Amino acid sequence: MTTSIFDTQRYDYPQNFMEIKPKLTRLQQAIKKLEANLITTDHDRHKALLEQRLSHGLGLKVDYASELNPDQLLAATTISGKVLVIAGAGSGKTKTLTYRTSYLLENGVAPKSILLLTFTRKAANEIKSRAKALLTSSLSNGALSEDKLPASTALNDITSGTFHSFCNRLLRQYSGLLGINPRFTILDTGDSEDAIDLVYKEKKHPTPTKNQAFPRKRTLQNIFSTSRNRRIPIRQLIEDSYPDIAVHIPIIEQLAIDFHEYKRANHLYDFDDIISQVVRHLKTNDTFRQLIQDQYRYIMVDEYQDTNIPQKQLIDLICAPESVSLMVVGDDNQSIYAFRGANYENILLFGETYPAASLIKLEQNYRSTPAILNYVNALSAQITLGYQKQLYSNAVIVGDKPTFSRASDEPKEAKTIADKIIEHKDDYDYNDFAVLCRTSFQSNYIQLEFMERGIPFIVVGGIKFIERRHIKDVLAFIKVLYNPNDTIAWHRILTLFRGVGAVTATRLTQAINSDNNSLKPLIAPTFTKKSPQLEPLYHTLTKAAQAESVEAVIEQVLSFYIPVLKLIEENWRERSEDFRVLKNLATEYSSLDDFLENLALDPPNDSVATTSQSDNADKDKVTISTIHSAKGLEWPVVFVNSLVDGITPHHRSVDDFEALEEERKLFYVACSRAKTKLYLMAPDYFASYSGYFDKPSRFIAELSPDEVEVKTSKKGLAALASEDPVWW
DNA sequence: TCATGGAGCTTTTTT
DNA sequence: AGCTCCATGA
Repeated sequence: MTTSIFDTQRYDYPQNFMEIKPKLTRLQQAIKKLEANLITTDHDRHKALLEQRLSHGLGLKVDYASELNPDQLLAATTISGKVLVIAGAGSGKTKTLTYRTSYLLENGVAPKSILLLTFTRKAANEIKSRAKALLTSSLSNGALSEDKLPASTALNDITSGTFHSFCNRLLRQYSGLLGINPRFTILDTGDSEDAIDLVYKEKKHPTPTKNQAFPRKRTLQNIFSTSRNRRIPIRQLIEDSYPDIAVHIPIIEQLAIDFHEYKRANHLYDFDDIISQVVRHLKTNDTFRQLIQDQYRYIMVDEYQDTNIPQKQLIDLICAPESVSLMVVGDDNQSIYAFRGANYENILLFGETYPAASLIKLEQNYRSTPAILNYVNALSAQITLGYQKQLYSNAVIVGDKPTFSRASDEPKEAKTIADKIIEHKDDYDYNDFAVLCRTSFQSNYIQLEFMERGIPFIVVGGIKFIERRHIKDVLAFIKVLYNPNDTIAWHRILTLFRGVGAVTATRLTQAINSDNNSLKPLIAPTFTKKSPQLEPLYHTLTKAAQAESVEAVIEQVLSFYIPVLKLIEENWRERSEDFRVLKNLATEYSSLDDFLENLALDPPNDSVATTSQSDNADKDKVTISTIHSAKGLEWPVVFVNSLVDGITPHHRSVDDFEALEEERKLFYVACSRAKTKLYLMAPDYFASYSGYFDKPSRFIAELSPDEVEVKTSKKGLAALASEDPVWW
């Protein structure tokens, strides 16, 4: 037992521990089982195996053995069977996947049979382009004859991307076999909400008012999505998590069915459909399943700890034949996305799903100093459930222990951070610093302080470009051109006009759809009298339909839309700036479906920052980010703020064992971002509508002072007062 | 169809 | 304290 920094008695343990204990036991058993299949290079058996692998092809262009550490090498060269790779923070996961891709190709694996699934397209592209660089540079070294395909061509034939983009491709490519319309449009979360609303309203509900209000569309969307992604029946989900609306369960259950049928009837797919429908087809369509299983023989999955149940099912269905090679890579310590359906059990139960699976661990860390790693390992040890792991570093310089300090309040905390940055400015650039916050609004004080102090910064997150109202509006025009059955887009367009509400919009949309999708109803007298804008809309759409390029379509739409925008938004001029960005994006695509698909499945990350001026502005900026958005990234100096119990861990998570564990992992992710310096900070108190918090985070309190240096620089009131200007 | 007042919510976010 | 969504009635 280690001595704690603070009095841990004050923290209540989640009460539901006993309830979920059976589940934890099962997970523990699965972990133990797979741990027994751990392969390491310490084993002579494996060493011999490795040598054999590398010697068999003296003709290999890439020198795997000298560029990878032993465990990475093991992972990169294990190309058959089912394998889980636990890749600790900073252990060179991307590098390993890159080399494995290259190794597969060098071993004559057909690129078309390789499938690489990731959570962002960026990750997939990085692996591919790095593998390409690897193969082409070795090629130019003249190491080998050109008997194989040029590396660049081979890599283009690898199927890679996010789960969604892969499934989207399958749905369109095999639409004939699956009996679906390939010209479907994708609903983003907001569109889904609108669709749910529409479906609900189109159906007359007998008793509109009970004592309990009917849930809002946002809640409904959430319920449907969670129910599907976590495979929890709606009734159970509502009873457990939304008990107040339990009276509405029958209506909501029916609504889920109606919503589903509505989407199918109108060729609309929401994000969940894209994956679930493919899973459904794989389960029910033997020909389809056979085709897919024959095609993809080498599957790699990144960030496996973040997969949800449908995603796991997708993988399992494709990988069902024993001969299919599967390598999933992830870190159970970094599963922080349960709130959006990720199921951390997937990675823990891998050994149960695939009894013959083996396990490889990457534990050598190339990121953090030993002092920081000690702390990170100590945090890891506090996580109840998971694969055993101990990160280590070969770095000689131990570095500074992380420090924990408190400031009187949030503005003071922000000030302290700014002071530290200025203090370190001689040794670091601004972009070497990051401030990581538990919630996004916590960055406000930091931003304010940085502005005052003239510290350049960039805030990660915020409303996405694609979600802005005027962008969604313009896209709606394009969507109806592509899929005239996109009732959601029609609705969006038509209700822009004064005089046209939900009722008229629905009628008009129905008229169009039943008139074989002709635009004629727009100029029918019944409707034109509702708004003078319908006729110009007709002409705009007719012309746009004939436009030659995506850009020209947008041009056409804008000539109509901007005057409309002028009527409804006072800052239309500002908003119009975004259209330049949109047009710019459009130039990259030659067809409407390409454009729409990419915008939906791979939306531009930066909000609007891609406009001219900020583009050239120097990029040397401090990053202010939520912890979630910082995953996968690293900085030399990291500040983690607001480490008050109630914020980290969040007060809404402390009563539930699994939620609390996830908070712990979140803190683990935050700390493991730091390379050389880690500053942990908390204000003396935090007050808001949700409560008053003043204890330091239990995650700090739990650890021994061996790993963290606690700064107790609390000043007396008098000392604080002396800092105030006298005239206050 | 639209304007308005009031209720309810306010952790994290990708596709 | 602020914002969004919704029901209400004109």
